[in-house]
Amino acid sequence: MQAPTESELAILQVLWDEGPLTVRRVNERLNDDAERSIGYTTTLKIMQLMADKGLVNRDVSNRSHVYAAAVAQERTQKNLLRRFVDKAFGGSRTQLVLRALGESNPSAEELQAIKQLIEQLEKGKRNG
Amino acid sequence: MQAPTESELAILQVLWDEGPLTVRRVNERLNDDAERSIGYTTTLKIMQLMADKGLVNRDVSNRSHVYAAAVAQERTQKNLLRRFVDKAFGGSRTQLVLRALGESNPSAEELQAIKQLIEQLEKGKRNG
DNA sequence: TTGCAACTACGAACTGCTTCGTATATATTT
DNA sequence: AAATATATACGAAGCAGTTCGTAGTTGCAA
Repeated sequence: MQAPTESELAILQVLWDEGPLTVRRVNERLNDDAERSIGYTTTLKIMQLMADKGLVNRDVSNRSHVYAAAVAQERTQKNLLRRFVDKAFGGSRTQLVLRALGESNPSAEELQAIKQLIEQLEKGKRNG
Repeated sequence: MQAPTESELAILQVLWDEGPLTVRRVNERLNDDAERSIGYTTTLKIMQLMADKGLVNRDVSNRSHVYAAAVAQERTQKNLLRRFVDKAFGGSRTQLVLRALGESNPSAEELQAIKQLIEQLEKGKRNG
């Protein structure tokens, strides 16, 4: 899969959160929580390029085209993660995890979730 | 701090691993484990730009200048991590950790290290 | 039916990063 | 001393991503 760029990713986040939307809707969402306002045609252009790349599908049956994410959030994040780990942590996911936990201030619930996952992984290791 | 670009980061990795080096040495290391060979003057140029940005210091006392990393690995990785979490995980480090653990196939030792860190974090939470 | 509002399409400028050719200086070898 | 090898410096080209103006189209309202 072709990795989305930063602005493409921002658009995908919106589509993942809210489902299929028109360019105008997406543009509004992007400008909602942003300091800098982005032009409508800019968003349009990027979404057109995304359609070319296969990152989104578009429904052209109405005058306002409706765009939907064509790539899953999980798969995309895993992809980005792999690249990032290679670039910045020499490929060591564990190193990244340690760094991330050391810096964040995770809540008790978050720590619990991570512990559970680790137990599952250990269990899988013993059995499989 | 100014975030290093991808090629700057590759150069920093070499300097972090091996200490201060000349441009030639760095260029050799980069081409060691790479599929595509990179030109000497390319590496030189990037390292000069890095010096301008303050990412490396250079010792000019000899004809072959010797470059040393001017930013710590840990601090740089934390910085990159923060940006990446914002971009790809909506700012949630925990989400990233879960994704990373779910995908990697960590060894028992790695899981142990992570568990220990979590226990420390929980302890700190109870006491502080 | 004329005019206004909203949409898509497209070209082009601008930016940051990367890459390398070439010019020039400085050692080293013959 | 001349030739060769090895440095640095610098300009410029190329590429990807971003941004937006403008042209052209379509629907809607006056």
